[in-house]
Amino acid sequence: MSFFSVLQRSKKSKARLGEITTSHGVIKTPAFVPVATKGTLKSLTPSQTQDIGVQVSFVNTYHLVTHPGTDIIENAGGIHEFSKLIYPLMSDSGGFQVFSLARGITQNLTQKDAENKRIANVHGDEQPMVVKIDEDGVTFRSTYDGKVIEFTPEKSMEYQRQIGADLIMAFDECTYYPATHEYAKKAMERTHVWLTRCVSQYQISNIKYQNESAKLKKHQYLYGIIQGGMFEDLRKESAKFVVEQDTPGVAIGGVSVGETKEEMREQVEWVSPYLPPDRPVHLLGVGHIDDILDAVVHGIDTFDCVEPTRLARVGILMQHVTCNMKQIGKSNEIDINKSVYKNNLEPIDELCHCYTCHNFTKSYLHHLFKQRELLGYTLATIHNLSVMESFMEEVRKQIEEGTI
RNA sequence: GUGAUCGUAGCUCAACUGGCAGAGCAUCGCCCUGUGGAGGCGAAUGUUGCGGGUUCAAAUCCCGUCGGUCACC
Repeated sequence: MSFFSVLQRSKKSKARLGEITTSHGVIKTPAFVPVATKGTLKSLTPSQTQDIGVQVSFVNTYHLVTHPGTDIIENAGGIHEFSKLIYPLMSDSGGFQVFSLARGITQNLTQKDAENKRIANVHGDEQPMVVKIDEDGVTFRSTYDGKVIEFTPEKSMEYQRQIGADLIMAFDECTYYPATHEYAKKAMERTHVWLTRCVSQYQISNIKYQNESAKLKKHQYLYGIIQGGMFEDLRKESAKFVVEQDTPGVAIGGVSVGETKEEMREQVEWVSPYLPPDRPVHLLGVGHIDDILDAVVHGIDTFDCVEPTRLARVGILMQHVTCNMKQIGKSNEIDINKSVYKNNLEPIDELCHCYTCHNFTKSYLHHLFKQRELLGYTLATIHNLSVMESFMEEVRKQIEEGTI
């Protein structure tokens, strides 16, 4: 059985219906990939994720290296066994975190600035102390225990092998925004060199662990990542190079890093003609439904994004959406924290069939959020992911029916 | 009953020797795209218990009064 098979191609666009087959199950594409950074889809039990219909999740190498450590995960039998997320998983390379967390340095206006900005400018609780960034990779100090952690293409591949996700990402440099053409070119070239090193390491690992992989059903599929920043010439050059490396999958990175929606979509459009017709294509970090729909048309198969789960945890609840672009927009979200819902006994979404909408009212969700009760986060996450899953289901249906 | 003490935004409390009445939370609005149960930006909110007095100027000092708390009868 092949890794990726296209079941149907649209006559109207580059949209396609496909299946990604891994040893942990089949992913029907186009598919949304909710993010389970630290080996957990925040607030949900694995069985809840499966009840929702989640087909695949995204775990994060940077976070798992920091804690609990990839040795721990490998000893536990890999991330599927460790987390009991027993469906297909995808892992990030750590590239995005290393560069997004170390923004102050990669922007690198002057050497003195870089010296002064050793503490990364980052939201959240992880602020790694970046020690060194060069052509070989990135070294930083974990804020968890002070341990020095090194990310190189080879190390990233090895970390990801230990984690054991089904789909893995090449180690790349996510170009910051706004970057100059000069810097974007440099970052792209570095990403390309790193990709060839990832491919070599990937091949070595596949041979070295061939028997074990077969026994433990651990075969991994590598995705090369297209970069190039905001520049058409670089994006196209990167797309050609990455596709030529013949990795099992191809991903588009460095988008949705601060540019406008239009600019983000343009970057996808530029590389669309160069994307491989017979290999899965992943768009990193994109998850607004209108953006997904736009990208599907340009031949993208999978999307990871924190949006639905993160919004759920701040009380932004999505409303049922259709593939009609005119119906997609901000009006499709409600903020359950608002007091207008205090006494509203309707479900969050009349059209939604999820556990939350089937059982609870806006009033109750409002109460849970105002009181910061844990169940609120769970119910909201169940709902938002359900909306995403039913949206993706409709996307697949419409491709099948030839309307996309 | 006597004495002490307190009374400031919806809540908890700041405000030096009398000198533009503030903060946190809550409220309202906005933001979040390879994770951030967070954070950020913005707005609204006052008869400083009440009534007098002193003063150029009172949340602040004085008198009275109402209410709370504590101690002692």
